[in-house]
Parts: sequence; C-alpha cells; structure tokens
Amino acid sequence: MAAIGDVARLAGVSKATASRALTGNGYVAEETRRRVETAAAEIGYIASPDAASLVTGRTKNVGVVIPFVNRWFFGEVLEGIERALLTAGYDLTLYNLSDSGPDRARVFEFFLARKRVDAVIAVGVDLAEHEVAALDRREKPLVCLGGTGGTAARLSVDDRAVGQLATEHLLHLGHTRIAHLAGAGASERPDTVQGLRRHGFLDAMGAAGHDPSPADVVETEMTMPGGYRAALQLLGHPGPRPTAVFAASDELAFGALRAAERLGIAMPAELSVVGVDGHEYAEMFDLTTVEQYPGEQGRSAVGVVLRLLGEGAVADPLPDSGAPLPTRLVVRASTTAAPR
Amino acid sequence: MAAIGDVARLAGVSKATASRALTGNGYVAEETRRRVETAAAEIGYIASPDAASLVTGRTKNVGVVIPFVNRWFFGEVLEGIERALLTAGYDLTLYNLSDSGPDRARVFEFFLARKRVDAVIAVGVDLAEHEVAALDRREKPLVCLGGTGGTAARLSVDDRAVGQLATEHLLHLGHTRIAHLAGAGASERPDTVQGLRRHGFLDAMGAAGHDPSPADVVETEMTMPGGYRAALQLLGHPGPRPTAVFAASDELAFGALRAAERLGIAMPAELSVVGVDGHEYAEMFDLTTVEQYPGEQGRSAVGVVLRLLGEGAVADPLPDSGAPLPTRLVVRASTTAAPR
DNA sequence: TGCCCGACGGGAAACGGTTCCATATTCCAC
DNA sequence: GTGGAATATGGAACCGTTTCCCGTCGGGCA
Repeated sequence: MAAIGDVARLAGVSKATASRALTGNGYVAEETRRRVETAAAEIGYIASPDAASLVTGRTKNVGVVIPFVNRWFFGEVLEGIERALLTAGYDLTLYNLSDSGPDRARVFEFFLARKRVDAVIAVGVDLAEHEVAALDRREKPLVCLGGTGGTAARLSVDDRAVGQLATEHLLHLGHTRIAHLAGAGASERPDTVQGLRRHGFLDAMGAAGHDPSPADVVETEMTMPGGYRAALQLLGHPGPRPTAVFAASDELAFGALRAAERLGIAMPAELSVVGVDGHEYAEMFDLTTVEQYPGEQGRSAVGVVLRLLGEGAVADPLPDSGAPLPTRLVVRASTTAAPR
Repeated sequence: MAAIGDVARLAGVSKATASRALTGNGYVAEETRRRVETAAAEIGYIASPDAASLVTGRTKNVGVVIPFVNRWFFGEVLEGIERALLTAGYDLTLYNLSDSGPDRARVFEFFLARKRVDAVIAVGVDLAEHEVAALDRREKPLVCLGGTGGTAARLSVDDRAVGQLATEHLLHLGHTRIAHLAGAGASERPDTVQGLRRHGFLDAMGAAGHDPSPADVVETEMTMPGGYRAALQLLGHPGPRPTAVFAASDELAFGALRAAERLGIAMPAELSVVGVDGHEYAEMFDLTTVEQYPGEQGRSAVGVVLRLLGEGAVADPLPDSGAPLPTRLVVRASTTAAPR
C-alpha cells in the first residue's frame, strides 16, 4: 500500500513537502504541488487517517448517540446529520443508545472516551451529569438536539409552545373536552419533550378555563401501536368522550386515527386529532400537525458541531443561538369544528 | 492525557510489558499484569485506537452502507447490526447511500477506501463491479445483506419464494384475480428484491393457470404513501376489480389498506391484502404478512463479518452459508376467502 | 551594500502504541 | 549435567503521518 514516502520519492521531494502539498498547510511552490498531486494520483495514494490523527489529534469523525433509529423523527434527524457530515468530509459513528441499558455506560466511558471521535451529537437523549463530564474531560465538543442534561450547546424546539399551539388550534375550533396522548413519563419528567408538550397542553387548557380530567391525559410509548392502545382506552368506553385529541407525536396520532376507525367514530365529525412532527405520512392521513423539520434539525446540529470544531469553510449561518428551532402548524382535514 | 509509557513507569515495567499486559498478547506474569492493570486504572489510561491501528492495521470499526434509514426494514436491520457490533466491541460507521447520487462514488472511493473500517456490510444495495473491486483491492471483507452485485458473502432471503408463498396463500383462499403492488423497477431489474417478488407472484399465478393483466401489477416507491397511491389507481376505477392484493412490503400494504378504506371497500370481505416484512405495525393493522426478521438478519451479517475478520470468540454459529434467511407466513385478518 | 523577511524545502522529531529480537530464568526430560 | 522448551521481561524498531526547526534563496527597503 502506497505511503507518503512513495509519493515524495516519485515527485522528487521530501516527505515533509509532500505532506504540505497534499494537506495545503505551509508553503509549497505551485509547480511542486502539482508534481506531488500527480504523483499521488498516479500510485493511488490515500493518506492513512490513523497516522494523521495520531499526530493531529483530529479524526474527522463525529459520534452520534440516538435512542432509536426506527422512529420517524429520529430516523429523519439521523439522515440529515449523515448527509451534512458526509458533505463536510466527516464520518459518522453511530451509537444507538437504548435507554440506560448496561451498554449505555460502555458507550460513554469506552467508545466515546477513546480518541475516535472529534465531537458528539446527542439527539433526544437525557444526559447524566457524569456522562457530560466524561466528554468534557476529553475536551470533546458536545451538541445536543433536544433531550435534557448537560450545559452544552443545545438545539431545541420549544416543546411547551408546540403543545400550546396544537391545543389552541383545537380550542379555536370550539372544542372544550380535549384529551392528550402523551409520551411515557410526561408527568414525572416535566423537562423532557413529553413533559413539555403535556405542560403546554395543560397551560392552554387552563388559560381557556378548562381543567382536563386526569383520565383524559394518558401516557404511552410514542409509537403508532402505543397511540392505538391508548386511544382505545381513551375513547372505547360508553358515555361521553372527548371531541378532540392532541397527540404528542404523529405516530401516536396515526394510532389514534386507527383506533377511532376501529371504534366506528366518524372522523373528523366526531373527533378531531392533531399531532406533532410533520411525519411523511401525515399528508396521506390528512393529519393536522405541528411540523418540526427533523432533517433540517440534524443539519443544523452538524453546523454547530463544525463551528465548534473550528471548521472554517462552513457555509450555512449559525441559527440564532438560543432561539428555538422553527415549527409550524399545518392544518389538514383531521381537525374540524367541534360538534354541537 | 495518559500514555502507555506513564502506565509502564507507574507499574515499574517497560512499555512492551505494559502493552502485553493490557492487550493480553504474549507472556506476562500474573502478578505483573495485575500491577499494570491497577496502574492503568489509577491514571484513567485508555489506549489510543489510532496508534494501535496504525501498527496493527485493524480499527475495530465496520462500515455499514444502507440506502435508507427511515424505512422500517432498513431501520430494523441497522439496529440489529449496531447492537451486535457494539457487544463485539466494534464501532459502526454509517454511510447512508442515497441511490447512485454523486456522493456514492465518494463513499466508495474515499471514505471506505481509507483505512478507517475493517470491513463493510452492505444492506440492500446493488453494487457495481468497480465498487466491489475497490473494496477488494484494499482487502476489506464485504458482506452483503440482500441487494445484488459482487461475489462476496451474501445473506439473503429467497424473495422469489416469498412472492410465491404470499400469492399461494391468496390462491388457496380461492382468489383468482390477484393484483400485485411491486417495488419500483421490479420489471426492469428481475434480480432485485422487487423483481424477485414480482417473479414469485407471476410464477404462482402461472402455476395456478392465471395470467394477471398488466394493469393488475403496478410498481411504486416502497412506502406507505406509495402503496396508497398505487392502490387508488388499482382499485379506484369502476368495473370489476381484484379481490386480493399481494403487496411487496408491509408499508405498501398499509397504504393499500388505507386506500381501500378511503374507497369504501369492505375489508377483508371485498379485498384481501398480504404484505412482506413482519412490520412492527402489522399486528395493529391485522395484516397477513411474510415475516423476515430484519433485526436478526442484521445480527447474522455481523456474525459473518466477525468470522471473516477472524474474531474467534464469536458465539452464535454461522448460519448455513448459502441457505436463504428464514421467513414465515403469518396469517391475520386482512386475508380471507374470496367472495363468490 | 547590508539586512530582514517571506517563500520554499529538507531532516528529524514527534504522536502512542505493538511487536520483533535478545536476554534471563525456570523447569523438565534425557 | 546438559539441552531445550516455556515463561517473562526489556530495548528498539516500526507503523505513516504532521510539524518543528533550520537553511537557502531572492527581493524590497533603509
């Protein structure tokens, strides 16, 4: 396998000059550079990243820790991150962190602590103090996308506002008894995504003078089957039921739609449903939703990381730091005026 | 940052011995090993993987190239791979290869060719000759999961048999006019997943003495909206229509279910639907499907890779090489006897 | 004319490990 | 008692880069 020495010899220069020519660091005469480049191309030389990072300390690799890859939101974020990193010439090392399993410690203490990654993007993970500290100690920049914990750079949607927005949409339509399908743990952990959306819901309801009964707020896994089961429980009893549902994610909302159909509830005449995410299927389901552009979020996170790494040539401007990420209510046929 | 020299000094041994003690290679007295280990723990020593791979040539990292992360099947495979690699102490570098874009060449020639990965797992990608050659030249083991191209180790479902199985299930139920929702490109590329499933469908139909009209086989993107649109086209016209649909994936099938509902077609009385995958939502939709355990497939691929890398301590046995991966027909309420 | 500074290039020292080779001791077999 | 494994350790080379330090060569400026 060709090494830089071979290139140097072929070009008739020293290893030092060859290195300078190829990396673009330091002074090299234009003609020399060309000679080196053709020599490199000729023997198909590719620099060993191991050797390079051994001395520079940079690996051109960022670690991404993410709790799911198969939930739409996360998959979309991951895709955005991947694409952005690739165009910047970075590799992406994936750590699929299943909630605080035994692996979790290993990831932080072993995998991320090794010099393998220049920085870490944590998406939707609630970081413990010591996890952040471990990264900090190794001086690895950390960018969080959603999630909680750590004082690091965090990009985040204003989830309380999202909950409020969705709920107000239903209130404006004249609904008064509105239920909420919340993510698991929403009430115990008020600082999480689920918690904040629930909070926004309660705020909006309170401001409108309503006080949702505890039975109308049900927590479940944020998946379509989760929403299905929860909605069956919410709607599948005799007696009066809510006329609208605010689901904390589109996948939950899809499940609710399916449950309503199963229960023979006319949609949207008897039940309005609003979700959150802007899921690629939302249009097909005619679902009103608060979009949040996860792919874009991923790209933004990469932008911040690159900036933190001092990568100069990054084009897109830093989003106003501190400002929440953009969201937008998209109204479709799943929500309509409350029945009288 | 602590280096192995520091550990050695603290333990009162040479770097060589320290290395042997920590890696477990070569002879080291039990007592010495303990001294080195405590010394390492004391100063929080972690070996630099860069330095190590520089000399050993192995990186403990495998590259995964995958065309989507947000299609259920692929996400599930990815998750399986990730978990298996992590437990084996390997990192996973993700390359989300969007069909033959301009990035594609970069991935193969630049990213994968660098010494960053020990091996490559390609899931569901149709490899070009020169792409395989590039990997081969670098002597990087390549394991394919599905997809086509390359002579490398390939794990694969027998997709023709899958198509046949699903179709025969419908035939046994007495259906005679059966439509097929195929993946895009099924007719042009008979060797791909879509092509093989279509082939299996046609074989089964032919064997039963039926000759599906071209209008009853429609190709579309393998997503739920894709299935929705295609099914609308297939079923949404006046006049007699198929009494059953074999969808090439569960996501397509979900879309078809949704379309049928939209069209007011009674399910399953007027229309039976069968899919492929064993999607996590299949149960909720009462969908009959040919399951194929993608997570397990990912794990198997890792098993093969580790074996190829000479990783001795791999527990699970190599699946009979050559034998197709397991599948299973799961019958649910979406399929029923043909109406008279 | 003399000096300094910028451009350019080479030698050699890192970077942080692993492994080859040599040496030493122990132990067992013949 | 000698030979030869087997065990245990240290010294030094080596992996393939980047970068520091230094020398040379011109050219502009005082």
